[in-house]
Order: sequence, then structure tokens, then C-alpha cells
Amino acid sequence: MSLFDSFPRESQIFTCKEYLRHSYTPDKLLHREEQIQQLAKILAAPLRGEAPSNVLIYGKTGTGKTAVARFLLRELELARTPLRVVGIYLNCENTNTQYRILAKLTTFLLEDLKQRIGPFEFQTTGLPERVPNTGWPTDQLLDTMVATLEYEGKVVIVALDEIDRVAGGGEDILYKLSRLNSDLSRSRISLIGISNSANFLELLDPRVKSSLGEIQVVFPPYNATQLKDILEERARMSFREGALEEGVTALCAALAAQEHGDARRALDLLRTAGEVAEEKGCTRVEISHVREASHRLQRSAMEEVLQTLPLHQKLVLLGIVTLKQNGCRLSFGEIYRYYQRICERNPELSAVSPRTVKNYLDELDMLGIITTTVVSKGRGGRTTEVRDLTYPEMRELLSEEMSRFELPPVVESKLCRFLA
DNA sequence: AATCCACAGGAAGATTAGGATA
DNA sequence: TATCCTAATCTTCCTGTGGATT
Repeated sequence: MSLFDSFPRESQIFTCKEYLRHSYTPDKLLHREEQIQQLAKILAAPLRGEAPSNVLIYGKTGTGKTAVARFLLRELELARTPLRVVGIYLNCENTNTQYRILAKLTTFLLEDLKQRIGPFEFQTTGLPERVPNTGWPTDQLLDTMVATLEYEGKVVIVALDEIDRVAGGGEDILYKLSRLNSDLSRSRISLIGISNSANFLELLDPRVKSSLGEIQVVFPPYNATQLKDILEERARMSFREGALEEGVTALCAALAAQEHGDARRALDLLRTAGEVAEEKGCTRVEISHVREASHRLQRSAMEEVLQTLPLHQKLVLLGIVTLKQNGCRLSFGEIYRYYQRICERNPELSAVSPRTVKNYLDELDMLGIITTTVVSKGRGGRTTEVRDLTYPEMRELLSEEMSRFELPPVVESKLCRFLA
């Protein structure tokens, strides 16, 4: 009897969880037909030998931008065309400098060429085996790229995801890449820029704006009905028949629709709900499991956000959750004075200025961790009040993490303020 | 209407951290 | 490794403000 025998071999819930991950690109993208048509029309141009236009895609997270881009690249590669199409998808989140992007693209093209013509002929091209991760001037990279492209005529379509993450706004790279076509005679290069922020285009240099922003395709958020369709489609592939209680997908869709129609969130919810059901040894995913899943996801999202906050911002937040115990509203002054006392009690801390704490509060508000409003109390002055904590359990999360700090007692009441 | 509280929130200079460069 | 550069963060200083009180 092995330890592993005690675990069930087969899931009672899932048939294949893979289809619920966001990395999976489905064969059929629901409710994005219009966008697909628009994009396909544009991308088809270079196949006929026409000058390619560049496209900018934007929309919030989980609106299908990446999935559609990947889908189109895949379809294009399969299309029967006079010139071979090579689709390259690159996420700029980690590859976020001009050099790194160019290096990745060039490496990809070199590998592709080597595969096509075989290592022996590749030797004769005089092209480098690989490009170094650092060290070359950008021009040399571009030259290598052009030479690689020209060796064998092809249409290259480059999708740059999260393009707004590129240092310096990514304009240089876009400009350089789009200018590349003038050096190419046998090949063509076409760009798809993918961005989360709608104002990305506004931040661009005018010359890039005109070349990249020729055509823009906007991905609106999904509504609850659309999300439900998408979920049901995926659920069919990934859950056992009858493993979902009535209304489970609808609830996941509704919850995700509240959060700006994010399909990723919806899929996460459904998957986590399935995992919850599995853990509990149930054979069906119930509504309560979705609630639990939603709760878990919220908690882990909150944990993630908390981790990224600077120490003093967390201290301010710790102060807020401590003072907030009795449920009252807190003024900026109260928060700041308590924060100062925390710093006095812990010699290794020295308090930041009130202005900075104000910025912290604004940011916490923006992150949706607290809600603040500016109120005026006449002679009592004008102040920012912290009204609510959006996630009450944050208290435990925080105090657990911040236990190394000694907290001063909460004595600052209305009475104390009178005396002061 | 004038006053005044307790800040709001903008501008600009100072500090710091992290990364590039020699 | 030391030094330099840059972008992000923080501080200092400032003027502005809603509305109960005078």
C-alpha cells in the first residue's frame, strides 16, 4: 500500500482541468466574432502581397485580447498562402526592454530558419547561431533580423502583448519594427500591439501613433450572459457530465461580470469552485463551493496586493485596522497620530511625513483596500475619512505579518481629542 | 458675511534605490 | 568593485477650501 494509493486516481469532478487555465487558447472564441473579423481582414492583406498595416488592440484584462491574438496567429500559420506566415507572440511583461524584445524576435527567427533549411545549409548563410542576451548594439540586431528575414521570403506577424509595459512606453521598438518593412524586399513584417490601457495611444509619439494606430480594435468587457456562454463551453470540456449543479456557471459569470467582465476571473472562479468541491469529497460542484472559491480568490488577491505594499504603507494600514475595531470612521489626523505612535514604540521605525501618509491613503483607496471620502466639519476642519475596509479579514492577514511590531494601546478617543 | 479649523492637494527640491557603466 | 545615472519616492512648502461657528 503506497501513500499515493490513498489519493483517488481519477477526479470525480474534472475530466481535464487544462481547458480552464487562461493559457489555453480555444478553437472557438465566443462573442469576439466581430473583433476577429476586423483583425482577420487587416492581417490578410500581407498574404496577398499588400503592404501590411499595424493594429492596436486594447481592452481591459480578461476581455479575450490575448486569446484572439493567439488564435489568429495560429490560424494564419495554417492558411495556404503563397508566402509562408510566421506568427510570433511575445508578452512584454517580462521582456520589457527594447533590446530584449528584439533579441527574442531575432532568436526566434534564426531558430525558425535553421529548422527550415537544416543546420548544414544554415552554416552557409553567414548568420550567427544566436544573438547574445546583452552586448550588441541595437542596429546590429536589426540588421541580423533583416538578413534572417530576407534569406527566405515570409510574412512575419508579431504580436506584442502588454506593450505598455515596455520601458519608455515601447514607442521606439514599435517605430523601429514598423520601419523595418522599408528594408525588406522579400518579406513583410506586421505588428499587433496589445494593451490594457485605453490611453496608451495618447502617450505615444505622433509618428508612432500614425503608423501603429492606423487601425484600432477595441475589446469591450463581456457581460454576464456572454461570460456564461464562455464558461459553459469550457465546462463541457473540463468537467464530468453532471458535475455542475444548476446555476454554478451563471453565478461565476455574474460575479465576474461585476468585476468589469473579466473572463479570466470567471474561469478562475469555476476552476477553484471545482477544486473546492474536490477537496470536500463532493461529486458535484455546488453554489456554496462557488462562494467559497470567490472568497479564496479574494483572499489570495488581497495577500498578493499586501505583499507589494511598502512597509510604512502597511503600518498605516495596520493602524487603520487596529483603530477601526470599534467600527467608527477615522480621520486623517487620528490615523497619522496613531501611526506616529507605532513608530515611536518601535525604535527601528521612523515616521514618514503626513503628506506621504496621505498619498498612501489615496493609493489604498485606489487599490480598493479601503474607501475614503473627503468631508468637511465646518470649524472642525476638512479631512479625509476612512469609511470602510473592503475586506475585513485583512486584519488577521496583516497582524499576522506585522506581529513583530509592538502596537500602542488604542486610547485616542473623542475625549482625548477634547483634552488635547 | 467673515472667520477659522484641519486638513487637501499641487509644485518643486531632496533623497534614495536600483541598474548601468567604467 | 566603485561610481555614476536615472527614475521613483519622500519631504518641504505652499495655497486652497467646505461649511459650522461667530
